[in-house]
Amino acid sequence: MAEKRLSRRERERLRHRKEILEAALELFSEKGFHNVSMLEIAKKGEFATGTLYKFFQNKEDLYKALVLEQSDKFHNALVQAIEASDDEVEKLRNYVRTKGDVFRANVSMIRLYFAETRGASFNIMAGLDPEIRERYGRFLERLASVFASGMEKKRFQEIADPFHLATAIDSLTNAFLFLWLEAPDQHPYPDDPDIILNILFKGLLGR
Amino acid sequence: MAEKRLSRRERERLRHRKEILEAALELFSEKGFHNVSMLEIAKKGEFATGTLYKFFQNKEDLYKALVLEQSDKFHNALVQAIEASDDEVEKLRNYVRTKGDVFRANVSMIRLYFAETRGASFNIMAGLDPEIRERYGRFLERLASVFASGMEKKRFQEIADPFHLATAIDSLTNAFLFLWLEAPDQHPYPDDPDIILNILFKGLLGR
Amino acid sequence: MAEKRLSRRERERLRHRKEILEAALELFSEKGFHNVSMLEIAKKGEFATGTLYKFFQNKEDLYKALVLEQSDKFHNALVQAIEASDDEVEKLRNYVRTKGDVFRANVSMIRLYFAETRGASFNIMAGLDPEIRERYGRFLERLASVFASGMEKKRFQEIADPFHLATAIDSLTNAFLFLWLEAPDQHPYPDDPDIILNILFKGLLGR
Amino acid sequence: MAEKRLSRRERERLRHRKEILEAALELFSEKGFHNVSMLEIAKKGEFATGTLYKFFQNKEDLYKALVLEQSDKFHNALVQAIEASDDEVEKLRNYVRTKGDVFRANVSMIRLYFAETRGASFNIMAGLDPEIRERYGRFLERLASVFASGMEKKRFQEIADPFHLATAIDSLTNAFLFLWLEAPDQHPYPDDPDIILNILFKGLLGR
DNA sequence: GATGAATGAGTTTTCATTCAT
DNA sequence: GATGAATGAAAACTCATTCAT
Repeated sequence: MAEKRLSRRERERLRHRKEILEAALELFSEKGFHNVSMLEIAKKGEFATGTLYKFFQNKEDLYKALVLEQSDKFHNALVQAIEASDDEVEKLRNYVRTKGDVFRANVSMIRLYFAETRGASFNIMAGLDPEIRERYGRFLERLASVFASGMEKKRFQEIADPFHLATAIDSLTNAFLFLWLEAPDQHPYPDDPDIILNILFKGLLGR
Repeated sequence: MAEKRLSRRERERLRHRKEILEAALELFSEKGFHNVSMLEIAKKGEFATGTLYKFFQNKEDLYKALVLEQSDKFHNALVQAIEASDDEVEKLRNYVRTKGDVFRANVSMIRLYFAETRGASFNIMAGLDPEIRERYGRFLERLASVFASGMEKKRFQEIADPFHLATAIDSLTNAFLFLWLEAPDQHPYPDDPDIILNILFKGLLGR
Repeated sequence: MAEKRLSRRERERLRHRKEILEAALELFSEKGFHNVSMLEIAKKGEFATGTLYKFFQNKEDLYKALVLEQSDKFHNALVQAIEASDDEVEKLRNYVRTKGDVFRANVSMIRLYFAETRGASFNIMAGLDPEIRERYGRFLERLASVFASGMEKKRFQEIADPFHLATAIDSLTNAFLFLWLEAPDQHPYPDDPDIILNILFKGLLGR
Repeated sequence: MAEKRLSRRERERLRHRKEILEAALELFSEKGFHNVSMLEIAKKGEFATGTLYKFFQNKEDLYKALVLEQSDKFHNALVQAIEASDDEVEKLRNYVRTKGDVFRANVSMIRLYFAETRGASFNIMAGLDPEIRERYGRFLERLASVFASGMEKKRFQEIADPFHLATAIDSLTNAFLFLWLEAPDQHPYPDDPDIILNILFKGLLGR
């Protein structure tokens, strides 16, 4: 696109920015915000500390940029997944499969993502990322509408509030991917999305 | 029990220790490990900094002690919950209800708990708490055995691996309690455990 | 007075505060605000950097405390000087003599004082010290009233506005003391206040 | 004059140098040496940082060049003023009037000038500008000779050493112009030089 | 000659930890 | 045992200066 228009200098600048973010991603996802120093990031990216500050106003700004960019990628993939088909079951299957794929391909990114949407968010960013929270909320609504439309078409039973079901499938996929993330040997990656989906689809109590 | 045996000195010491941990709990759960200073804890507990070091080797040690004690309470309550009845459905209902009760009664403790078992655990404590992890794993096994025994008795359908179901119910309860924790107004506390349980009990796909 | 009431700890604290300010005074007056580092002050005072921050919030705060305390001393001496006698000429003579005495005894303090009420004030402190400015203004008014009362009593001719005369005597004394400060050999200290006062008292144009 | 001889290149160079100094003057006089960065000057002058270093070896060098050029202008005007007439009283009147005019026309320059000859000089430039000091001294001598010649001609009374009188008139004019500079509303610009001169001319003590 | 990205030494500031009283 | 003043290492951040393009 317009990229051709960028001067070499500008292209280099962008590349450097990207390199800094890559170094930061690896370090932050591994050790957390407070256990990574700017010097560390600089060294890993093979820059001087001062250089980081040419790209980001301060440490928090760098962190925020990173989290925003990464969660962008994640969300875009998931949104596409639930829009790829017209069939509600297929949408959910797609969602589970895509989430797993992105998960496996970007473990660092995921660590960061969870640290933000779950636990550490109280701590590190405490309200620093309302954008992300909001987008996450909007995505859940979208997921809820899949359940709602399935119910309207009588494909799904009305066993719970659609938003609750969205919350449920989200947390279930997270939990299973977590198992795999923490102990890939004991809990092999669930290739078949139905392993997860069945828990929602089939009732524990028969009939 | 043996408490009677403690001298006044020892009783005072224990009380002081408890007071420190209480101050620390509130602060850590609110602001996270790195955003709380020893001075802050000392002031909140009305001690001198030096005194904290009479009770705990260092900041991490204090934090760890706190997390261990709190997760102890939590786990004990949950273990009791699933052992209070012989009926599997009742065990699960008890589990969900108790978890919610403890949750509501100890929001600070819970914030800490999640920060540890979820997100931030990669970060802040990264492997600092294998004890907790292990106990958490053992509890999941115990929960799995509830599903397994339910299946044996043909009360439950064999829709998934029992451990997976344990993981599922754990993550579902967490997710719902999270909703409440973050926005108590929008997501009122689910008094009826069946709101959560139905998602597992009834299948989305009828029949 | 109440000093007896201070515990040894408190007395030590005050002594340390004083020592820090002394080290800072020497350095700031010699090299200026920006050319002195906190580490330098700490070393000169034989403290650790952190200690400085126990007494002062930050570098500016330390500087301001110093300037305030020093200008306090200076002003108090001058106020006393113009109140020691009832005779207007004697008041002025006292003022010039006292200013010179304080000046000679506290060269570092004076450097700081001038840096604040003159030149550098635009720069370094730009409006940081309205308190000092104001007090300086109030002192000039007081000095003006000496001229005014002298005129009323017909001791002084009405050659200029009293406030202007106050400004004049202030700037004249500064100028002469400056000469001495910069080159004590070429411009020996004016022991006789009348050398300065004559310029105001006797007219250049006779009669 | 020789300017015609300069190639276009050289003329451009000189123009650039001037533009840099203008940008620097405004910034330095407003915020002081240490609170202005080279980047700031470069941006204000619409140059790249590197370009500044083509014209000046370093920041101090740029500052010094600025101060020298500005004080040049100032001194030249004052020297002309005291040489414009043969009458001593007229010389002094001219001096006071011209100083005020230059003052009013170049407030930034004046700020810089005072910061150098007064207060901050200890600090920022500490001995960096012996040239300026010396020239200032030589000017005072010249001014002193006006008083001396006035005394010889019996126009002036011998109320003080001529050099002291030069110092006096210098400091008096500074003081009055300062009043105006700091609060132009309260202390309107002294259009009539005699307001200042009267203080020297007429004695406070009559007769 | 001009540019401006990169550098890294230097500064301010924080805070876990120690230890004399 | 308790205290809290002192410590100093470590971190964030700035900016004069250089140099490849």
